[in-house]
Amino acid sequence: MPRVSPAYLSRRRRQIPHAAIACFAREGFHRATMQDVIREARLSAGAIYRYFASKEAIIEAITAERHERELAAIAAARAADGGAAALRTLAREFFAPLLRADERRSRRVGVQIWAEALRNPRVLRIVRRGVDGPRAMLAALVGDAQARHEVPPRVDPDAAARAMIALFQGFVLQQAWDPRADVESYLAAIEIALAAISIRQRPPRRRAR
Amino acid sequence: MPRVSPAYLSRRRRQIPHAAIACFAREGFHRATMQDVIREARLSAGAIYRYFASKEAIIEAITAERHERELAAIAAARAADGGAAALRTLAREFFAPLLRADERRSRRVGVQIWAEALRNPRVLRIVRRGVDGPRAMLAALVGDAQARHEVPPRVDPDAAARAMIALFQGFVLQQAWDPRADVESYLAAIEIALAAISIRQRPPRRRAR
Amino acid sequence: MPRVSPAYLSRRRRQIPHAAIACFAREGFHRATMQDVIREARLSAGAIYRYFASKEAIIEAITAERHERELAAIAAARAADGGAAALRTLAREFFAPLLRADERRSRRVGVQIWAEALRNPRVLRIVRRGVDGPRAMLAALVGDAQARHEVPPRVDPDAAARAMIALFQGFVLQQAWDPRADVESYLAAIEIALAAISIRQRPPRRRAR
Amino acid sequence: MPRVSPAYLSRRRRQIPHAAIACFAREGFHRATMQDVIREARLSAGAIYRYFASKEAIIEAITAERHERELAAIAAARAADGGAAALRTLAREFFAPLLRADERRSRRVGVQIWAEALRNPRVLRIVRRGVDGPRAMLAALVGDAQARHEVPPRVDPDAAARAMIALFQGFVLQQAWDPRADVESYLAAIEIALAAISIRQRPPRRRAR
DNA sequence: CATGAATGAGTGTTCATTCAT
DNA sequence: GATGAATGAACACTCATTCAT
Repeated sequence: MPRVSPAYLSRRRRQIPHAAIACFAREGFHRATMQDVIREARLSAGAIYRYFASKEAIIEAITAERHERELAAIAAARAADGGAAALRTLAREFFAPLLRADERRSRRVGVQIWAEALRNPRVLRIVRRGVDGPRAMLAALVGDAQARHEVPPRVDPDAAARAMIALFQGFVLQQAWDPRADVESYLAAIEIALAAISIRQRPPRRRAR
Repeated sequence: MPRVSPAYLSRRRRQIPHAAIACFAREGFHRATMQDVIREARLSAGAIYRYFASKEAIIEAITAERHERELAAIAAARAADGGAAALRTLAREFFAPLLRADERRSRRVGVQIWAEALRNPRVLRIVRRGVDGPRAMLAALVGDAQARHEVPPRVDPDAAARAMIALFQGFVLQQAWDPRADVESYLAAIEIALAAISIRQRPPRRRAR
Repeated sequence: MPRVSPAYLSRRRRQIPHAAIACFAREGFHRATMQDVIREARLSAGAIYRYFASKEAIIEAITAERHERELAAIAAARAADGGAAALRTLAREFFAPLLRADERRSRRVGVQIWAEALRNPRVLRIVRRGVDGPRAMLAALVGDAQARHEVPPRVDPDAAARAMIALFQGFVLQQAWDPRADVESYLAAIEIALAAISIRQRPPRRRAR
Repeated sequence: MPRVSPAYLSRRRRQIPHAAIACFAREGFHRATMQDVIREARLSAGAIYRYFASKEAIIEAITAERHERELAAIAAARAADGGAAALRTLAREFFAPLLRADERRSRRVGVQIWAEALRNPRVLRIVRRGVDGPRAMLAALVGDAQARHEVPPRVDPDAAARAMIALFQGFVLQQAWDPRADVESYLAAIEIALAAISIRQRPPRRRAR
């Protein structure tokens, strides 16, 4: 079956992480066997190793792919809106997909990757790259917002960026444990808080007093 | 007619999770073997099974113990302060220990337990109990704070409680990946945000005068 | 089944190489599976790994043990006889066991180890130690024999030692391929050659008379 | 109507053992994969199987080719010189190439084939043919030499032939393990021994006394 | 009671060979 | 004819747990 098109190969390659996510979400990364993934991907044992060198390499690919998409989303939001508006856009962009079952499934795997990063230096590097980049961008956005008096000036932008990421990570975690965790009200609370903080920042009014 | 005193037994029983935390933090829950734990606890293979029925049972004990302490801390804070003051107290009580290496090590195991909960129903139950109780208490505190106009009234108390927990969980995660994550500035940012929100809530009171 | 006697353990440990030799002689080192060895040793998969860390470790143990015995035999012969007499003794001591089937079986494994040494640095080191020591001793014996005019003086003792070892190794090889290779006539030929060389060295003494 | 010339095909066919020798010398017969050989020969997986039915078939071809050349060399020496002179010629013809790196590499593969013969009946047959033919010829040469009183009459010619082959095989082995094994001094020692044996054989003169 | 040797099912991965394209 | 993707049986080794001593 050689001489296949590059398109065929790349489709094949992409279907493996997809199948793996299904297995890992269902069984957990350590409990899921390569046989499970192989079966799910409708491949043979040998075939899967043409595309990924190891079970870990599949995890790494899943991780890297997710982080790339996230970074792109943040960069786009910064380019489009900037400041607190971009933060609101991003909040919606990150939380809205959690309403979909497939995204929740994928995030369940993400939680396992978070733990895996603690023991696997390669995964750790990917996870850190995937968090450090967005954090720097968010910090820059917070800086912008501070310049516009949308965020209290004394807040450390990096700490604020960490907090925003934490608000997302923590919710992902809680939703993974309990699907009833409500995205809407959580997002609403965050937006109210953001608004409260932003409104508070009206130096013109203060100066006007 | 026990050959050993019950006190000896219960000390022994407590030592095991302690040794296990060291191993799990170092190697990861799945990579660490029972042999590692047995060696760390200076026990024999047979002996450890007198205290815990399985590797999972040790994880469950570690999880349960942690959650008991957390719940107690929250209950105490509520009883002592109440309202936004209690929230500030709790923030400090939860974050301050992260300055200690042993707490960070213990939290690394916690991260793994979060992932483990996704696959292990018994662990899930413990983790959920450990999160649901505190969340309800925090929600009650938020309710109190709203009554005192310390928190915007439109915020869903439960969502706010989730957000507070998320702020902690997310930081634990980020610190586990990168020990340089700074507790002080993170806590400061949260406090500034809390203050900003609270201050914002004064106008009604003023108008009420 | 713990708390067993050290004697029991060392018996256990010795029976594994013994079983492995049977398997490796029958199937070849690479074809024989650990399951074969395990079955032959009447052990379980796990048990064998308590005694040897890997399949290679078993090979290494077999190799080392053989070389120890050989070195001891050469040292003993040198101490007892010295000179050409020791060489004759050693020839008989090394060739005579080849009349026994179990020794031939063991030597078949030896041939495989010779090849294995080419790819496995650990085995190479053991094989070289096992050849270099004896070679040095044989060279010393040849030097003694030259001092006694039993061997032509111009011969390089080290080369002569290599030749003696080669005469043995080559025969082992040929007998492994063809069990009809006759030990007696081969040994007789070597002894005639040794005698011819030794007698040739007498003329000086005769002339001295 | 072949698309490619037979000459092209036979060149191709000869290239494969050449590439295989490089791989087997480097990695060992069992460690080297067909992929390695395929890459070294700059062929495709499918193509190589047009020339050789299996990995073993390549080994067999390598073995057979080597033995043909050896047999031809011995036959030529017998025709040219005969007696002890032919033995000396052959010694030089077999040992001299060992000064070249490529020959040593090829002999490393030879050592592995010796081991492989113990488990692979087809390889065994080739190896035995490759040793039995030369041995018979060498035995004949020894017989000639005995007739000329160049070798002690009581020596079994077949055993002497085995010994000569052993002297070569053993050296190949020792040089494979330790490239510092010196060809010159080894060959010199053999020649001194041969000379000592030959000179000793002057019964006519003794009888003349 | 404590010990630790033993168990054995189960794991990720390899690789000679085939055959659809 | 040539290609190289696919196959899948086979492998060495691990480790939570047990239970004879």
